[in-house]
Amino acid sequence: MILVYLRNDLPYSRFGFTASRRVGNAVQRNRARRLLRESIRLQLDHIEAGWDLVLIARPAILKQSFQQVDVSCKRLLAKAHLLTSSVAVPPEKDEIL
RNA sequence: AAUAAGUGGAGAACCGCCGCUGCCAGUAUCGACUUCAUGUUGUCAUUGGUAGAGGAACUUCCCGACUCCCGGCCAUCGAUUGCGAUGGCAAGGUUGCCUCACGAAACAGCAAGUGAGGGCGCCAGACCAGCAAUGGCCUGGUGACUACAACCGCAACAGAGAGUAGUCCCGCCAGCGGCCCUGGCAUCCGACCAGGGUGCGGGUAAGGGCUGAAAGGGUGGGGUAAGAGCCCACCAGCGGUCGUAGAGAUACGUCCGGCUAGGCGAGCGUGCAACCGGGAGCAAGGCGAGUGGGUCAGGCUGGCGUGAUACACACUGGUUUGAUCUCGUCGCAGUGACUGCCGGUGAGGCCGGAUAACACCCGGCAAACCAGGCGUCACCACGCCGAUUCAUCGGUGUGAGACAGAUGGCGGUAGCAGACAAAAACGUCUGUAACAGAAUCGGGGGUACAUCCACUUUUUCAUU
RNA sequence: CGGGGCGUAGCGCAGUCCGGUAGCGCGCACGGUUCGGGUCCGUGAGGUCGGAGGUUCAAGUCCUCUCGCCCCGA
Repeated sequence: MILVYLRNDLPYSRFGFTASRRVGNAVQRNRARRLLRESIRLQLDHIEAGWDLVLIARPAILKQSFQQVDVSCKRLLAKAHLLTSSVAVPPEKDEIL
C-alpha cells in the first residue's frame, strides 16, 4: 500500500481510501478499501490530528490477511511519525506490502 | 459403482463484540411556524429497534415501461402571418424462402434470440427401374435461402487463354495471300487460265492435350475449304405471359423470348420488394432556492467530551459577518388481491351520424383489460406489546436505495477439505470457499462458476 | 446510460479499406573487419496474425460470437 499525507491545519484528520482498476474487479477493489478502512478505524485514537491521509491499495493486498494489512498500516503510520502515543509497532520483517 | 458431458434447482450455516448506510421511536439542545395553553416541523448529538447485494447484481446483444426533444417537400380540406387534419413523395431505419408459435406485460405494435411444420437447393446412404449414363422414391444431414440477366467493382500463382475468351502443342482446311510442280494459250519468258502440292502467312474452339478453384450446354441435321447456335428441330437450363392447385413459399401445364447467360450480394457499394414517424436517455426530467444551500475563517450563544474544573482545548447545533463554490429535493422502491375510487387503453362489440346500400370514416357507450395514482384487505419475513388452554390469537411497526457511492473486522461453535497419527474411532494442526457487488424499474438473450441435489446420455468395471 | 478503437516476431509498428507474397526498425544468432570490444558489412533464425465458428477455390483482411486492453460523450 501507499500512504500520502499532507498537513491540513484543521483540528481533526481526514482520510481517503483508493483502489484503482489495477487492483482487480469491483469485488476485489471493495475488499481492499474495506480492509484499509477497518485498519485505520482501529487506530483512530492513536493518529495525530491535523492531517489529510490517503491510502492507496496495490494488487498484493488481495493475498494478505487483515492482520498483515493492519501491521503494514501501523508500520506506515509510524514511519510517517503520525502516531501520538506509544503504539506497539511490530519490527520490520521481510515481506513488505 | 466410478467417470465425463448436458439440462434444471440450490448456491453459504449459527452465536457474541466493534464498525458502516437507510428508516422508525425515545431523550436533550437550538431554530422556524402556530396557539390562550398545547402542538407541528427541521437540524445536530445520543440511546434503542429494525432492514441491508445476485443467479448471474456481470455483459450491454436487445425490447418495454417512464421522461424529454425534433420533423423536409407536394396536394386537398378547414382556418387565413405563423397553424391543424388527411393523403402522397423524398429522406431515414429495419427485414430478406413461406406459414404458425414462443419471446410478447392495457388496443395495435415490438427486437436480440428460439421452436415446429412446409418449399427449394446441395450432400450422404438404402431401395426400385435401366446394359450404362442416369432417373424415381425414401431416410438423414445442411443452407445469413432477394437480385451479379440493371450498374459499378474484384479474382494471386499457374496457364495459349480469366471476362466483348483464347491458336501454345497435336489435329482439321486449300476458300484467300505466298511459294513449288504439271498442263494450256503455235514456240521461250512474264502475265493469265485449269489442276495438283505445301501449311509459311492464314482460317478453324468441332476432337485431344496442357494450367487452374473455375476454360462459355447435349444429340441429330443443314451448312462450310474445314468448322462453329452460323442456321434449324428436339432436350437440358434461363427470363417472362397466362391457366390450375395451394394460406403462402412454390409445383404442374401452356405459350413467347433471346440462343447460353460462369463465380463473389458475409462487396457493411448498389438495385428490388415488404414493413416502419424519428432521436435521446434517470447524468432522462420536474420542483425549489440562488436575499438559498455547501465549504472555510472570525464573533455571539447552546450541547457534549477531555484536562490541572470561576478556566482552557477539541468537536458540534443555531445565529451573524467575510471569502469561495451552485446546491437542495422529488423522480426512488415487499408481494398479491379487491375492483372501491380516479386515470388510461379500448381491436372486436353495441348505438348514432354519413351512404341508394355495404365497407371505410366520424362521434358516443360500455364489457373486458392495464406496467399508472389513491384507498382497503390479505400474505410472507422479522421485531415489539398484550392475552391465554403454551401453542396460537389480537394489536402495532418495518420491508436495500447510496450520490466519491453503505455489507467489513475480530473471536467462538458446527460442517467440509488437507496434513500428522492410525486397524478403525477419538485426537492435534492448517484452510474456509467458485463466479462475482445493487445505482430508475421490469423482461428476454449471452457469458462465468467451487460444492451439493435431481434427471438424461457416453465410457469403464463388477454381479446376475 | 450510450459511442468508438486496439490485439500481427522478444519490443515498437506496417499490411486489413479494395481477400491471394506476412513485412520494416531495434533486438538475437553466425561469419567478416579489429590486437580486442564498439561501430560498420554480410548471412540467417524467429510469428497458432487474441480465441471459436462461418462465407469463399482461398481469410491477418469479410461476417457472427467471445476474451483482454484503451479512449470518448451525457
